[in-house]
Amino acid sequence: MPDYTLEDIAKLAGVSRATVSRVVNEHPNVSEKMRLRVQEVIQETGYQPNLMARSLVSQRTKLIGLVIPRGVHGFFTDPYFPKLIEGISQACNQYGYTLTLSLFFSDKDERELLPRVTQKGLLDGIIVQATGLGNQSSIISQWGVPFIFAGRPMGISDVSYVDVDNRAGAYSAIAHLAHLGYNKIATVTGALNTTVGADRLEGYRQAIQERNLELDENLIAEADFTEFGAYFAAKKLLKQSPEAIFVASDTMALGVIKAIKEEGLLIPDDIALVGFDDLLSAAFLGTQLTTVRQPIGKFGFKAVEMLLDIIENGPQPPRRVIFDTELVIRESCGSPFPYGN
Amino acid sequence: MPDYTLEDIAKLAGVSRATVSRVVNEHPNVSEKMRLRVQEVIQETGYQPNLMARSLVSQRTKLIGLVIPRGVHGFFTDPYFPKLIEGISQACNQYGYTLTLSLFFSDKDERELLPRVTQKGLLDGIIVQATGLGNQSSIISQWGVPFIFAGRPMGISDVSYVDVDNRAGAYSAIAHLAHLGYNKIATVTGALNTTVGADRLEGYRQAIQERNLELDENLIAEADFTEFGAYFAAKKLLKQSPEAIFVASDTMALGVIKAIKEEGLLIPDDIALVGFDDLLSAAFLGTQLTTVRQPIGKFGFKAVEMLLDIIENGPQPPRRVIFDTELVIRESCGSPFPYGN
DNA sequence: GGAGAAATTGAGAGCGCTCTCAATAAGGAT
DNA sequence: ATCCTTATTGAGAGCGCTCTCAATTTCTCC
Repeated sequence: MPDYTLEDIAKLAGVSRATVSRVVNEHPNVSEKMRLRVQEVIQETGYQPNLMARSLVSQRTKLIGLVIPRGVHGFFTDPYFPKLIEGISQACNQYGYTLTLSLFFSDKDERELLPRVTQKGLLDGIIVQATGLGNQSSIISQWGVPFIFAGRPMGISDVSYVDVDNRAGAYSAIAHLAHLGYNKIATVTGALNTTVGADRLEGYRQAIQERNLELDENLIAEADFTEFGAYFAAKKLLKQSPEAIFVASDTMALGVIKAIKEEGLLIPDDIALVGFDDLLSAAFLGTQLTTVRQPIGKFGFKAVEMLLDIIENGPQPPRRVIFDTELVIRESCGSPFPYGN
Repeated sequence: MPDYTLEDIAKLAGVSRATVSRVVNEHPNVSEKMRLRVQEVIQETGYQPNLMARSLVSQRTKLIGLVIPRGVHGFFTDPYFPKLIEGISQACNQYGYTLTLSLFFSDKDERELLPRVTQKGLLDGIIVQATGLGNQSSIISQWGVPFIFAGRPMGISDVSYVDVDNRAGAYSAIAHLAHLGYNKIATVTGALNTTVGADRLEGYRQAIQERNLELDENLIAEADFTEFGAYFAAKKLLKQSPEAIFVASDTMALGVIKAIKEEGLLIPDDIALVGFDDLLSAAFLGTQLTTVRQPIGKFGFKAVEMLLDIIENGPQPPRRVIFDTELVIRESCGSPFPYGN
């Protein structure tokens, strides 16, 4: 199939380039007769407009990017990201945008490749996965493209982002455990140089304090969102004989469960457990894990919508959209029944 | 920061547009003096070439796409895809291409959105995830863009693809089980309308036959690559009291393990187990699973390289690249020791 | 039927860049 | 110093499209 241009179609239909353009772009002021004639030629030839040419003049590519900076842990292991991409993709599909995905594995990658993606002209907008690394702020101001963060970025203000209410989510987990009568509640945190990790710990702390429960720094073990890290953190924690453990991610709960089993303890009989994410199936976990569910798909979808808002309506004051979490009560916390509040 | 064009830079440096273009594109025939003068201006202004304009004339966007058609199962749950994307991304980064990701969730998505992606002008090339749906062949011939399949597509010949030697991988698993003395070896298959599922079953069959083991159709239970499907398949299978089960994916092994546990059987004492993928950690599985490892990252990387070959050197006769698998022997098969061959 | 308003169409500029080709500058050989 | 070869530079066309604006056609109404 040869490649036709607008010009060719115009010639074949015996009209001007402008008229063909109008038909293609569904402009109102075209007579029915012309429209049909042109459409017929387009049909016959299989003409498809050249997107680059179109982008050049319209200054829009209908391309938005998802950027995963170096130092984002677990892209290849955490089910979080596929879910995020799912939500983002759905929104892109719905609004007629195409998604680009930039994964940076090293400092070098980022230095050399980021400019291509952040320069004006390629992408209409960018969703950046937030990281603990705050050094982006200096660069970001030079981006020629609207952007928005997925997750609250650390050390940067005045940017738009979507996030999940991690603090409240953690709080609700602890509140539930407290409600069930546990007093000595430990936590395995995520990496504390990320807002996610820090926020979830803060929710823990706040709930513990408000309820006058035992707040002992020895009941807090920092891990790094990995199964292994959590395993070792839990090993340490178990020496304190906590009654319950709040683990800041389900993936980490895997490691904690392993540690608990090795001690010969039973969940929830000997020790209660609450996770965060609700991304892993029960079979994965081997336990009906009570966990804090976050609406990651919606989250990604919303990120796209906010970005498109900026793209289509121009710069906006920074906006934050925070999604609520939901405590999903299963067996591992020792109570199959949800309770009020 | 205002936006500068080539023209602006030329004016500021007191040279012609062509000279600036040469400097930017590192053409050889530019005098040192001019080069330095222009580079200085570029530095000062922060000029970045407009990619669309460049693409319009060069007919290259440096964009390649990964297309996941509707009907590809488990994109959001199977760790296979993140690994694939990892390999693809690394290759893209290395070769200076940007990746687009198109996920189609429905027939409608595909009908409306695929043309955008397959039309000439947007992407330089496409990697298509192979599916069981053969109906693509009719469309594919109309694509204006070079493409290659990830995985062997069903019902299409004359296309290039990368794949893993699924047949041989399954064969090696059965061979090992046979070597260990198991005679009654069952299998939980993947979806048999996919080449992956079918090939692995074929490897199973071939190994069983060559060794004159019990080939009983009741020892073959079709599942669909999901944990649940495998769980039910295993339930059925266990009634036949097999000595060993080859499960066509690790994700499915989860379901099988669950079924086995429910029967009160021990792995590998009562029943041996071999999986396929080597993507799940031991903690996930609760068992040190013997499995067939496939080099998915390399696979994705190679797919990009083959695609770039076509993009840069023009159309080529269909090529297939098949990667070998590796049997990773752990505890679940009842032998911690690898054996020769 | 004709003036004026409204709808439709086409000419042409321009988006920012690459690349060919001719013009100019520099270098070598006699 | 002069002529020829080679390296460097600039002018200008053109990639395929959109969009403004003026020209043309069609419609209304008296």
